[in-house]
Parts: sequence; C-alpha cells; structure tokens
Amino acid sequence: MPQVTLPDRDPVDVPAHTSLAELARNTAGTRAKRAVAAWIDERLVDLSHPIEADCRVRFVTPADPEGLDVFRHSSAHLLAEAVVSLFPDARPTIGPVVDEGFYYDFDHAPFSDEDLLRIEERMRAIVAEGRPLHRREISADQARELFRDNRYKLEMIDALPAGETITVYEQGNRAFVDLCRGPHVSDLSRIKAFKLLKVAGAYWRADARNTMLQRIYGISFEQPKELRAHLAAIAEAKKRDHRKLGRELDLFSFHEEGQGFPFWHGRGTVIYNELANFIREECRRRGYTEVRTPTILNEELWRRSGHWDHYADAMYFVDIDEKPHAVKPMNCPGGLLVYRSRLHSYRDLPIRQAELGLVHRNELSGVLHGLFRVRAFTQDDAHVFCTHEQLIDEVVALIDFCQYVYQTFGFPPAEIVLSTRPADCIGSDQIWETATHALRQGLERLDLAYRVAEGEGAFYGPKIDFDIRDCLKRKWQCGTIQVDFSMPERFDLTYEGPDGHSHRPVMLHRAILGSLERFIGVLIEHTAGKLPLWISPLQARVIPITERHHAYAQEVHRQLADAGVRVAVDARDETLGKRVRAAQLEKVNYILVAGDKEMEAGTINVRTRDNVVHGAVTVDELIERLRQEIACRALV
RNA sequence: GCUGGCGUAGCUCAGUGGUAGAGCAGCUGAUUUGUAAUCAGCAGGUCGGGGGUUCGACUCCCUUCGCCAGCUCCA
Repeated sequence: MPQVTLPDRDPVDVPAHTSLAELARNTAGTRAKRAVAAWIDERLVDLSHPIEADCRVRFVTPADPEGLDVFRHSSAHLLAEAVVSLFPDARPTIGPVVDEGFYYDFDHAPFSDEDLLRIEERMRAIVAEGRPLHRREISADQARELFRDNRYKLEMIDALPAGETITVYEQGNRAFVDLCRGPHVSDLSRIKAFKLLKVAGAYWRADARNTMLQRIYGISFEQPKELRAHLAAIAEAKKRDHRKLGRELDLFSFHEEGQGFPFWHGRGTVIYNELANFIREECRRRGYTEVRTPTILNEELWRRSGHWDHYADAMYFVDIDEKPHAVKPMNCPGGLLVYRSRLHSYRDLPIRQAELGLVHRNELSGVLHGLFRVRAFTQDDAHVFCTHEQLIDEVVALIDFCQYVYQTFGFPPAEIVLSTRPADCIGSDQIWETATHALRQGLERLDLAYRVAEGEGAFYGPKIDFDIRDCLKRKWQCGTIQVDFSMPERFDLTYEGPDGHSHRPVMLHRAILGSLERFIGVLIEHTAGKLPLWISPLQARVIPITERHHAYAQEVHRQLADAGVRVAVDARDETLGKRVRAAQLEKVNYILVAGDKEMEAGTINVRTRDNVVHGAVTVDELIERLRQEIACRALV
C-alpha cells in the first residue's frame, strides 16, 4: 500500500488508487476539508488524482495563492459555460487567472452590461446544480474532433508540443468541455462568491492585427464576505481616483484643446512646486548640480543619440528655419552636450547633473489616463558621469536616494526589478557583467529584496526599476536607474585620467519620481487628497465665528502668512458649521476657529482634518508647531 | 491607434418623439452663527459639434470630437 505523508503528520498507508478527495475526507482538519487541489510531491493536481505510490501530499485551499488561482481558474470555466449556454455561437478562447481575478475571452459580438447580468445569473444557476468537474486525457486527434468548430482551440492544440498529454475538463454531464491543463476544483458549487466586473475588447494573442475578442473580467472568492470586502475596496478606490479629486480639489484639468496635456491650476501648482523643491533640496545635499536644456533641438542630435531610430514614433517634430527639429522626449542628449562643453579631469568625477526637464511624448490617444499617462510631463532626471571604480558607490547612493524619497511620502516599499542583458544589445560581455554586478551589489549592500527580469534590460545597459502601485493595484513605473554604454560612445564623452590619457566615463541615467505628474497622481490617490502639510496647497484656514471676529481673524492670518504658512480666511456670511464642512471637503490641514474666547486670550481653536477638535493654542505656539511639521516633512 | 460604453447647467444626475428639470455650487437679501450643509429669492443649458429622418428630435439614424474601460497575464 502506498505510504502518504501529510505535513506535520505521521505517514499513513492507504489503499492503492485512493483519490486525494477520499484522503481529504478521511483526514481531520479544515485544511483538507477546504482543499481545492493538492501538491503530490512537486506536482499540483486535482483532488480526483489517485495515489499510486509513496508520496508527500499537501492540500491547498483558496487561502493559498496557488489554491486561489485554481479556484479562480475554475471560476473562469464556470463563466465560459454560462456564456456558451446563453450565446451558443460564442467561441471560448482562453480564460486565465490574473492578479485581480480572472477573465475569459470569447469570439462573439460585444456583450452589453445587461448580458453580463444575465451571464452572472446563469452562473449562479449552474453553481446551484452542484456539478462536478471531471478531468479526462485525450489524444490530439480526439481533441481536434472535440473542438472542430473552435479555431482558437484548434490553434492551441496545434501549438502543443507533440507527445504532451492533452487534458480536457468536463463540467457535469458534458454540459461544457474545455481544453485545459488544470487543475480545477472538483465541484462547481464551491464557487459561491463571484462577480463579473467588466467587459472589454481584447485581441487574440494580444495582437491588434488579430480578431478582436470580448473579454469578460470577474473575481471570485471562497467566502462571500471576502467578495464584499473586495467590492468595497473597489468602491473606495473609485472615490480616490486622482482625476475626480483633481477636479474636486481644483488641482488640475484637461481640455480638448490639448489632449493629454495637463493644465495645472493654482492649488495643483503648489503641489508641483513643493515636490520640485523637495527634489532640488535633496539633490543639493547629495552633491548634484542642476542644469536646464532646451525643449527643441535639431534632428541631427536625435539621430546621433539613437532616439530617432528607437523612438521616432513617439516624438513631435517641428521645422525651424526650414531645418527639421524635434521636441525632446528625453533630457539626456541635452545633458550630454553640457558635459561635452568643456574638458573634464578624473578629479571632477563623479559629476551628478540633475534636470527637471519637461519632455513631450506622443502616446497613443487610447492609453492617456489622467496624470498617470500624459503627453507632456516633467522628469526628475539626472545623469551621473563616473569612472568604473566609482560605479558601485554611485549606484548605492542612487538606490538610497530613491528609498529616501518614497519613504518621505510613506509609500509601501516599491517593487524593485533588476533587468539584465537582452538578446539584442550593444557593449562587450565584460562591460555588461561589470554594470550588472554594480547594480546587483548596490541592491545587496542595502539588503533590498528584488526581482530579476532576465533579458529585460535596455539595449544600452542593465537597469533597476522601482514600481509603485496605485489604489487600484495598477503598477506604475516610478524610479529607474539605468547604466548606459551607448551614449558616452555616441557622443564621444571623455575625461582625462591620472595617466594623462583620455578615458570613457560610465553614464547612469536616473529618475526617482519618474514623472512629477504621475507621481502627484499616485500621491493624491495614496492620500485620498489629504496631503501632508508641507506639500498641501491649503495648509490652514481661519474661520471667524461672527463679523466681530473678522479683524482678529485677519490678524491671525497675517501672522501665519508671515511665517510662510499657506493660509486663508473664510469670512463668508455662512454658518460656522457650513464653513467647517467646506474646509473639511477641501482637505485643509488645519481649521482654525476664532471666536470671543480666542480673541480675548490671543489664541486660536484648532481642528484637524481627522475631525478632531484640539482646543485653543496661542498663535505663536501654532506657528512653531506648523513650522516643525513642515520642516521635517511629517506625514500626518 | 483598435473595440465597446458614455457626453443634458460649474459639479452630481433625472428626463424614450410633443414648450429642458432637481440637488449642490454661484449671485442677491434676510440671518451673526462655537466645529461636516440656516432660510428665501434670482440667475444659469445651441442637451459635445455637424448632417439626416420627421409636421415636430435631448430622444431615432449617420458622421465627427472628447471622456471612460480594456487591448501584459496563454490550454
């Protein structure tokens, strides 16, 4: 009899061919009862899988990441059955699990929102029937016969390596059969908490030249309360959408007259400037110089830099004196000309040259998205020119700079990705090795967790990316540190070494916020518009209770304004409650109420955005407190 | 760029072929307020633009512009 070992248990003997489902039934513990699949040694399999030999078994439940994937993958099959039963001419294609749920793509005319509701209803009916999911192995010929009227499945079957076992999953009485590697839950009735979220077009194999399919997105959970929590989180995310808050808080706007080009209003400009000042201040502390290079430069420069070949589609062009010019999509060529404008000694290096450069890129109209994806934005760019020996120290300093900045805003740790040498690249093996090693060393010296993306580096060098996630869990590239072997060659950059000969410096590109615009968008969503005091456009508002307190309110205003606080008086002829409410909605950090008591005592009554009334403090004390909070860029 | 959805007052939204509505915001007045909405009045729209069908179009059709979602996740 095969011997089965479960985690933390004594091995047991079971009769040959015992299924994992039977084993689960005979095993105490909720883990086995909740199982959707199981690991047999190194293989994740269905619960119907028979035990034939000695093995280790670990049941997985929807609480495990791989179990949740199985659960959602089965949910996608459930969706597919519902769709084909309601729309018999729909051809299912693929239905994978994604980060946030699952989807299934169908070749069919577009589905409406009403269709989605009907499909969901049908899914519930199928769940109520409580049908089992059966795995079956078939030959390639049988598979071709079974899916003869589905060209997508046929294409997939043909793409499978010869000799590979082909499996299909049948739902109940062959009500629906799908080509699938599995594993799956054994019973569709397990899937009780699900919701179809949206429908959208997507291309077969993600290629715009192929047929446009209809993609239905859904989410499912084992427990209804998990689904409720997820839907509530989506609703909260919608409330925090920076496009909505940007309009409500009067920060920025977009206009037909310039699609994808943000207009910064007075309040938004405060945020933008504070952010830029923060970066400038940190650059100063870290030994950078700041430069400014032109927005428009001639075509020859862009050919020389290689942007023309790799980037022309995204560039804007303009003729000046009948000579072709381009609007800069990146700052580096300008920065390189600055470096080349004089001779450099090894004693000058490293040169850290920052530029808050406004770049323009012609993004496809369909991908524009608030401040997250625009056609003109400011990069907090910098180029570091150094010797090979200085490379690691510079990389460490850059990573540290990034971490410091993200920390200042209280972002959860960014996802760090090291991208290595791609197939198509320039530079010798040795130079790639040195550079990749430097980036790796930098990350390891700071003891940071990172993911390696093999072959994802730029053609001109390896890089480290810092990705942060917005409140909808979408990932946005933020900081980047790139080693560049190409530009110093193309522009023949040199420095005089101690040996009296010319040497080629190493060049690093880096951006920390990436795009100031995008970063502000992320920050707005992250804070739900309640910005930290130092970067907040409305730091304080004085509210006199009645007309007789107006003069005192003005006096308090003057003192705060003199101390550099962004403050205003709301002396409108409205009730106190209404003006407090207005200040709350505008996310003013400090609401300062002035009435008889305050006027008499020379104090002000402090209320903060968290609905807490703190009581009266003297104006001097308040100023001191705000000064400190601003100076240390406090998060609260 | 492609596919689908949506464009009505500054904002949020009603209005399915027969004279364009509400709340908030704005303005005027009353009210002088102790911590998230005082009351009353007034004003505000070429129903995104253009074309068509119709006696008549916010409503139906075509077209165009903009916005929104998706277009990486591989049986």
